[in-house]
Amino acid sequence: MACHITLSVTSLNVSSNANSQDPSVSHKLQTCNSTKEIKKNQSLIIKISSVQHPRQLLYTKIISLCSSPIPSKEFSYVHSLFSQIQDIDINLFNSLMRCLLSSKCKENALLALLMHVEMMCKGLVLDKYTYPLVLNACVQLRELRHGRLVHSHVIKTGFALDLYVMNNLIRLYGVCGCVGSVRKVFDRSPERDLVSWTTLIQGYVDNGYLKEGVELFFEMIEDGLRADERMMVVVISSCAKLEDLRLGQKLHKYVQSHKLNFDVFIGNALMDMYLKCGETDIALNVFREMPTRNVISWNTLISGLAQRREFKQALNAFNEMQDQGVKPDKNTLVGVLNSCSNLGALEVGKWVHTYIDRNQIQVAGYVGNALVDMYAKCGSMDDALRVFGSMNSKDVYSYTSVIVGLATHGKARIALNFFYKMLEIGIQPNGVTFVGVLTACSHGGLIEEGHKLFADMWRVHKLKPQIEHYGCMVDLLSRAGLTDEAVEFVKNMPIEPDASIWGSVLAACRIQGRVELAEHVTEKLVNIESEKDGTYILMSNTYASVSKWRDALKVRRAMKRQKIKKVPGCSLIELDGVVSEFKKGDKAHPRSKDIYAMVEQLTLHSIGTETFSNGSEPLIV
DNA sequence: GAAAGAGAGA
Repeated sequence: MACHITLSVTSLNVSSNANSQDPSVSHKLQTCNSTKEIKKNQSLIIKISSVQHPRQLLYTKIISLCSSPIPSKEFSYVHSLFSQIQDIDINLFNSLMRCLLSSKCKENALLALLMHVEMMCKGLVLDKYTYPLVLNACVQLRELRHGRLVHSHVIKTGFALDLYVMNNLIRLYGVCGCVGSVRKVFDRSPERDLVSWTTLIQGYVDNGYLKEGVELFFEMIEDGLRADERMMVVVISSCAKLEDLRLGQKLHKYVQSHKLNFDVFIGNALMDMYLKCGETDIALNVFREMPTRNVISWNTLISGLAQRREFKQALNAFNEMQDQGVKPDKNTLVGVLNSCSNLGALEVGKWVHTYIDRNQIQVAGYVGNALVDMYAKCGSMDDALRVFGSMNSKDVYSYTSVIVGLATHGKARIALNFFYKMLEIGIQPNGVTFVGVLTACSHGGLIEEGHKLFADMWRVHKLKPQIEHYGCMVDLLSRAGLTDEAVEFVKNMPIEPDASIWGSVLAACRIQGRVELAEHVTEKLVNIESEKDGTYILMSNTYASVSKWRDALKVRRAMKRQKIKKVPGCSLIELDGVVSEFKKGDKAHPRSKDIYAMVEQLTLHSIGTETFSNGSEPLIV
């Protein structure tokens, strides 16, 4: 290697007669494990280079330092170390680039780009190995401008004929969101292999062109190419996002009929696809049949089950995961906490919190937000606020969870204070935040503030109110007894009111005993969803509330005639970490007799003590 | 030397 290294010696007092052959010198250098130590031994390095000690030792050292993330404060030091390497040849440059990029961290990738710029200035001629490396640095940094510059050099220097260079260019444009360029580079490549196709399809899929991506896959098959495991993972996961079961099964068959290796990637992707398509049982079969599983397999299963609202199954899967000694990671915990929130499983949630503390997992980001949400939904608002307060960085999710939690706990004013605080520190609310805010107004009877905030949604925050926000407003008016205003509001809505909107109005009619209006609303509701039990029940209850028993009975009979059954109400309760599910009239529990006796007592107690602001009885459907 | 899987709030 015809390279020479000189290091700045201006500020250092170097002894010129240093003994470079001293084995302790090279030993010391070998044992330096950080840039800090190297720096401490700078004089040592200089001693070596000044007497022409084999420079390979120093290169090796730099390489070993650069293949792990460089601490940001030592960035300029390492950079200066590089810029002092003179007469660098292309092979050395390539290996330095390779080790910088292998750490996959932004600082190192940036250093690689800086090196590239400096090498270009020095007039170093790049080879076919350098371009993929430089493009990889651009990919890691999403650096489109530099990438375009490299692209023009590629064309000028004739490397546009090289398969590897072109595949890296396709990837660059893909990660930078330039689908048009992805296609252009692919089409203009003189040679294409499976990697080109996979990168092309990935480029489409990553930018939301899922269907187009899958179509390209079939185009490739027709071209006579045979897909490999990596390609199949890309296509199966886009199929999962499309929630297209038929297509997913077709791809599953392709994997089987072409005898592709059923590896952990393929297994995870298939499982994810079946879960997203609602085929829980097939997903579980895939999971059971997987020859090897990793933590992502478990995460896919747990969060997939939670997304299908199979929360109990998700917690069971988590138990099994622990029985098998698989260590959960942050993503696992988010899925578990999400399931706890929906089940009201406070004890399991608390266990997860302890696990987080014991394993020194940072309560931040997804984990922190999931924890706040779990406590809020499980009724432990104090704990939710405590976790929220301990979080160093809060985002719209953290605030939304707290606002929604406080709103549903009837703490309207505090919820709104959190909302205003959030705006003050510059966090933009989203649609869900406004669901919380409007719910707070509705529960707190804050009619004027509710109207103002509803108007602010578009006026200030440029958020278009969705059907659920209109629902909140109808609820706000209905709860306040302003039934006519609620009907008027619904009539003026710019979007077609759905069943839940009319349902709110109907519930208000029932409380206010507005039979005629209720009949009118019921008609609307039956037109929207004729098989729904709720409409009939509410109408029947409205008649009952004004003692029109005969009419109430008529509605019930109409339900029977149309074979509409009331879906039994269902509640969940957690005791000692075990979640039990109760349906109305359910006698499956071994102590159901005792339970019903207690419910009776509680009901009597609550009717005796609770008063309702509008003087009506509680709504029992 | 290039291409792969999982994450929350009503």
